[in-house]
Amino acid sequence: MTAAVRKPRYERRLAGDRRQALIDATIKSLKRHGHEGLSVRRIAAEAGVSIGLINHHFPNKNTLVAESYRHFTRQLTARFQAAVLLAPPDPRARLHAFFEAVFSRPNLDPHVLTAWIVFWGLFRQSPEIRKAHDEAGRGYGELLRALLADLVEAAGTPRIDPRLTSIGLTALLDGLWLEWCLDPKNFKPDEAVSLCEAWIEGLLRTTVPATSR
Amino acid sequence: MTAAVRKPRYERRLAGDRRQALIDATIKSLKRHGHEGLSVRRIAAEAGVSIGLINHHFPNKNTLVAESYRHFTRQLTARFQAAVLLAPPDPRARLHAFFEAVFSRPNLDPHVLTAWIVFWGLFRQSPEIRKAHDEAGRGYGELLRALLADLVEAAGTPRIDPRLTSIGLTALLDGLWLEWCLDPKNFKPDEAVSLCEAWIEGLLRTTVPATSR
DNA sequence: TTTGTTCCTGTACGATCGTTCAACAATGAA
DNA sequence: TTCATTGTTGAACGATCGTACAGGAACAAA
Repeated sequence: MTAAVRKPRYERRLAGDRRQALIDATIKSLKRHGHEGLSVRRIAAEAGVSIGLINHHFPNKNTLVAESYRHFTRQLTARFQAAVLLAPPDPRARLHAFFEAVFSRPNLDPHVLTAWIVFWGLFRQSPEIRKAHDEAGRGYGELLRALLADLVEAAGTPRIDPRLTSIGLTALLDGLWLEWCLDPKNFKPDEAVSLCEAWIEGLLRTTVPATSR
Repeated sequence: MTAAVRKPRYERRLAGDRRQALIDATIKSLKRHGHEGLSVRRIAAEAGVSIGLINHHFPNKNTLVAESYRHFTRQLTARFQAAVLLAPPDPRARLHAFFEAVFSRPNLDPHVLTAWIVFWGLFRQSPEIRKAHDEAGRGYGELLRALLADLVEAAGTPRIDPRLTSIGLTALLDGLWLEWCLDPKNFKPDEAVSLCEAWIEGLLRTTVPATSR
């Protein structure tokens, strides 16, 4: 007669749950170990499962990574959108909330850059990753363009080129974020927000026909 | 009696020349193949030598890569400095020349970003790479701060925070450069320069005590 | 209790990685 | 011409990679 209580050697899970757990483990592994974390053995260890399980739920590593990228970017933009929705309905306040969301946790984290760099490095050779990248850029860009459009409409400055404006603001945001992640002690998150606000100020002033000279 | 003319199986070179050739081949390989180009076999193939030669001239791969990084960044900042020196001695014109240099070949090239991404990915785990990175950032930052200082002095706008200003401009520059490299058909290099010029305009206007309100 | 489904494990395979090293050969000096 | 120097080659090593696959085990249904 064997023992009445036996600890099972592993716990079965629904395929969907396990897939998500593997995706989460992939992101964690990339954040923690960078490019070295991009290995089925590291990912499996992070998820607490065996090596073979990955290829049971995903046809190959590349697909897992691409889906992780998709999840990663969707989560970030969803957080930005949520921050905007929580802000007062004033265009300026909503844009400010967006800035705050970009320059605070969990987005403002060197480990997030570490993961981004891995994804950037992959997208040149994997069409699947490239597709996920385009999708992410579109979501982020549309959100930012909408915020800018509202602002411009409210301010009544008609002469703004929406395309170029959003390109500039995106660059400033990404550039500041990148700079901070590469060297967090260089400046404070608040200062990054201030710089973005100053850019907006300048934008609203510039497009009104110059007052002097 | 053997043939009078025999083609040598390989050509010997001075150690210094060969080292430089290997460094050049490393950069080429990273530009061309991204992270996959970071392999002694790829690099040796690119340089047209055998695998073993690398460890004859460098103690290990990491050292070769770190020195390549150093060479890569020095070359870029040297080009920026040269562009500035060639411009008329007017602060505004020199800054414009700097912008033009950033947003034109050979700096404005998706392959350059490909190489950068590999280096960024390495610097988290290699102190040698990190040192090269800091050195590069210092050179670039000092050049930009000097240009901004001259501009501010000439314009006579005393209230500018030089630290924060250079952080903002660096972010705008890097962000635009990154955006263009990730998707070159998104905007034209001229437009990037215009955005930077507009930022400078806004800067000079902002710091003068506000005229109205 | 038995059976079937499928989630899961872990070994194995071939490929490629960085590094080592003994042998080779190009070149200049003797 | 011979010799010594040293830049160069390429096979070999152990480690690690992604993937395949046969077998084991958890859980639900019968």
